[in-house]
Amino acid sequence: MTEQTSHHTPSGVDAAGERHRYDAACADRIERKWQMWWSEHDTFRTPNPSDPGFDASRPKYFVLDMFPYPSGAGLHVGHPEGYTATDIIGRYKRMRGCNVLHPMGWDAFGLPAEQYAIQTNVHPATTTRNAIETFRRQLQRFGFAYDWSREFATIDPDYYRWTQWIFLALYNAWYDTHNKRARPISELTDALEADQARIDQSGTVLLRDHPNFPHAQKWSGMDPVVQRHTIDDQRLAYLAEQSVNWCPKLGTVLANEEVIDGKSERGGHSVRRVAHKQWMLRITAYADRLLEDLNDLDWPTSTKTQQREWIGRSEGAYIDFPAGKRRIRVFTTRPDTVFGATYMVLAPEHPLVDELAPHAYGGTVPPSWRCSGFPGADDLIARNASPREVIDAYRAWVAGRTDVERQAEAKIKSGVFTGAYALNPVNQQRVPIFIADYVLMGYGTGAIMAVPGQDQRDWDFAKVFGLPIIRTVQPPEGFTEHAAFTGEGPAINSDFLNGLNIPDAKRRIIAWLEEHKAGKRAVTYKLRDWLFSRQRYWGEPFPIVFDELGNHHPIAADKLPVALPELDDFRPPECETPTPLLGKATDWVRTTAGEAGVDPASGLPPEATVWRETNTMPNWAGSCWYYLRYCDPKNPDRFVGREAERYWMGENGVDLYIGGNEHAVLHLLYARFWHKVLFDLGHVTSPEPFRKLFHQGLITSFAYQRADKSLVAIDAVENRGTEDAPEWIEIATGEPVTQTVAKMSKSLKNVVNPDDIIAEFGADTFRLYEMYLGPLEASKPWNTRDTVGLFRFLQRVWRLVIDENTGNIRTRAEADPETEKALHRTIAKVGEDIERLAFNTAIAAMIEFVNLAFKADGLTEDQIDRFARILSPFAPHLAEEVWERLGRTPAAADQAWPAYEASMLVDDEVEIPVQILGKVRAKITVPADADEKAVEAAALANDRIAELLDGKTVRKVIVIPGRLVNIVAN
RNA sequence: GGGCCUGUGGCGGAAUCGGCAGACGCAGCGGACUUAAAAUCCGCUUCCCGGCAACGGGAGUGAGGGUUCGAGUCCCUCCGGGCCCA
Repeated sequence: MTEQTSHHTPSGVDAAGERHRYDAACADRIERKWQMWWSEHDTFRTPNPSDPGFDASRPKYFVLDMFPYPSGAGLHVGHPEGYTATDIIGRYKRMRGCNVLHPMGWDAFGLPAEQYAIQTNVHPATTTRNAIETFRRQLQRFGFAYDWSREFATIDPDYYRWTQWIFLALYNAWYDTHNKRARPISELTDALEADQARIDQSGTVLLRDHPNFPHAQKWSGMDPVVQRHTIDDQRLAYLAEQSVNWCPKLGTVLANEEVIDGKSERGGHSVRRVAHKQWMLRITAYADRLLEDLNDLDWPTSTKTQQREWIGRSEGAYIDFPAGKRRIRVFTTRPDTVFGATYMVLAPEHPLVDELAPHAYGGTVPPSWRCSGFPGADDLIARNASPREVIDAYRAWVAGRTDVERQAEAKIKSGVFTGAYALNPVNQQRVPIFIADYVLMGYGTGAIMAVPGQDQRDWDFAKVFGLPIIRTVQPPEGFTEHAAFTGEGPAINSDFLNGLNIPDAKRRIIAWLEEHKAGKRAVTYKLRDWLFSRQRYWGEPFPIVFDELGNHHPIAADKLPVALPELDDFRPPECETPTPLLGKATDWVRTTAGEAGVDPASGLPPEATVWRETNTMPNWAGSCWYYLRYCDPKNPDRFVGREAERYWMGENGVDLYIGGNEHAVLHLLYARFWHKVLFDLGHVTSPEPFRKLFHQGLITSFAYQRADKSLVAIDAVENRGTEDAPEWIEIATGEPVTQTVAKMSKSLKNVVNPDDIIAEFGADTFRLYEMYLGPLEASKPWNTRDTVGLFRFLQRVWRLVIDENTGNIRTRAEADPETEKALHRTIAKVGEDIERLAFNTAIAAMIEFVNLAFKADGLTEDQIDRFARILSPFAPHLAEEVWERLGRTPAAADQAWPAYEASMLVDDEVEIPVQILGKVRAKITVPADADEKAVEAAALANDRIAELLDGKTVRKVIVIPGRLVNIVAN
């Protein structure tokens, strides 16, 4: 778009003709003017219940965007998509009379900021603050109706003070499995001291009426050191040795998804598994509640499904298979098939393998059992290698394979016979024990009973190794002889289970196993406890110190925050074992209990030397509870004031939460977990944080694809055809390429910067374009060419109501009846569409209305008034300007949503199609309230219909009043 | 390999409960205005056949089948694309 300043004016045309046009400069002027006005008048400042100006008669509406992580690169077009949607909803709900909470803040600790700081050698505090400034400036330019007075960042000491406080709440709590809720740990110690509860060796808390209570040791008889460890093992935040992915080069542990083929995703450095003492959060205690409470949430089903799968609840049984002096415990979801367990498979890493494997094969071992499916297997058989040799060779091969490979290539069965046998506890049959890489140590017990008759992978394995197959569920007539049968049917070959259906057989066998102490009913979860320690600098310090004996002590709540120490050298050390960066702050690490703020009542004297915890919390910590702080961001006494929390979070929590589905599992699961802990401890009033969740789709961009499906940057391609029949050619090679859609990326040169679009058309056009692109939830390609359409729409709105010569409002005195009717319909349609987040069709309806009003030559003052209101959530700046020029008192944003009359939505007469055998043959106009008989008569009376029916027999006439008539005739 | 989503003109998309497929925007074409261009305004624009035209006929929502008076929408099979998990 060119500069709109007119350089030479044609004679006879007044230069003023362009002075009051809605062009880029005008949009810019208007938008800045109203952004300033809103800010100066605190238009979007939302009072809390106890604040002046609070109106308790209005319902509340909490609309939340997912917490942005400000990066140095600034916003891309994906960010404002969800933000515009929440902005429209928030503005609309205000107009519908709600107290709207619509806040914004910054998720600012974390690895990306730290990596960027290391690259540029600028302190992360500086780079992060700069990134926040950039983000805020960009967001404000969109005219979003945020209450900026509630803004905060996770790196603010006033904020992370409470993140640490919540960590201590978890630290000072245990999970009461009997009452299914978290409780203060002091209640547990009180109960133990009063001998109302005991803790058995497995760490289970037993109440007095529990049958095993008398067998557990009495608390008062325990050694104080044992007591301490026993209590520590009950905490929701506890220390544990964990095997972690340590990357020496990056100086940090990495999450599983950050490790690819044994190398770090970033940089390709080698990663090794090492044991390290880590803080863990006991999210597994909440597995069932996290699962059950999903049912009542208004969330996308795909997200619920992902969370359910992540939690991975399996109901079944543990079954113990005696093997020599040991017992091999397996978990199975199909205990009913145990009579068909003809062999066992252990993970190659299973600790019992070494103990069980004999030095030589006993008796006759079929050669096919020995080993198969890996390099060198045939050779080992040929030279009659011992079980130990074969196992070692197989383990060496497996060690070089990733879990993904082990699962993905599941069709090629590899494994070896250990030479050992176990006994099937239900029939005392001897079953050979194999090791195979399709069984993973980290899953279940690392061992399975193999039932080839009912499990396809076991079937495939049995076929390769020549193992017996016994069906224990009767397949239906005609079922193939060559596959496992996983369906429902009566039990067979299963002794006392025969004839039972699967659920009954399961119940029966579990009862039998428990009775014979050969197993027990069990529920397992895929969900693991949450590893909560990081070794990097840029995160919340733990409010924990260690004494000389290595015992941990919490910092007293009133001594928080534990401030992140200044560190000039924030580069991670390259070292062999996990070494937290904060260890470098030696003066800070070593201190006294009194200095650190340990409560003297804890028994540690103030002068005692202590060492601070040097790990930091992961990035997720700050985003786990930020929505709560928004309710009361400045509260100095509590993480959120009780009244504010009760009002804004109510029973349902956040009313609408919009963000990308990349957070479907981790963030949303972690936040739900923290929220439930806070709920159990009485700190919040709702059991779930986010009542309604919605994912905006990805905004993609066009790119080009070669015949081999590789992508080509947009500037490496030209169109040698026409617009209608494009022929895309890669310039460098002259080869044809096809247009496709891809994620925006620097390498494809298809990244769109919102600042550029705003400079060319203004923020109102940008907002409209992104919302008009398609359904909010759909992935949609950005096409800059199309933005002009929405700009033209706003120009048309402007010309419709503003005299471009004078800049004054342009009205007509008498309302055109058709226009008035259309306005009522538009008001109704736009309101309904906003409610269902269908902004694209709402905008289409407004475009239609404006086009119609143009033809009818303008609007009355009252019509402009109403139209400006419905436009204002979408294009708030233009709406304010029109509102003001109309002589109304600002702000349009404060006005009520206009009403419509239901009578205006129905026509007296409707034109409906008449079909013969489903094909439209004519149209008739009938009164809207005509009954079926009258409509049928009108249809049959139509000349053309009569002509077409001539010589045919009318079999049936279907009349849908107001919709259509379909005549069945032949 | 499993799960979820998705496929409609040259492009983005609309059709909300099984009832006129293609709203609205872009691009394109024609016209008005203009010395000219831009901007603006008016009109056309799914494809094929017939007609000077108004209009008429046929096909059509990834492919094939089914249910129904009627299917973009529901069911089955297949193919393509995307996301997530493994």
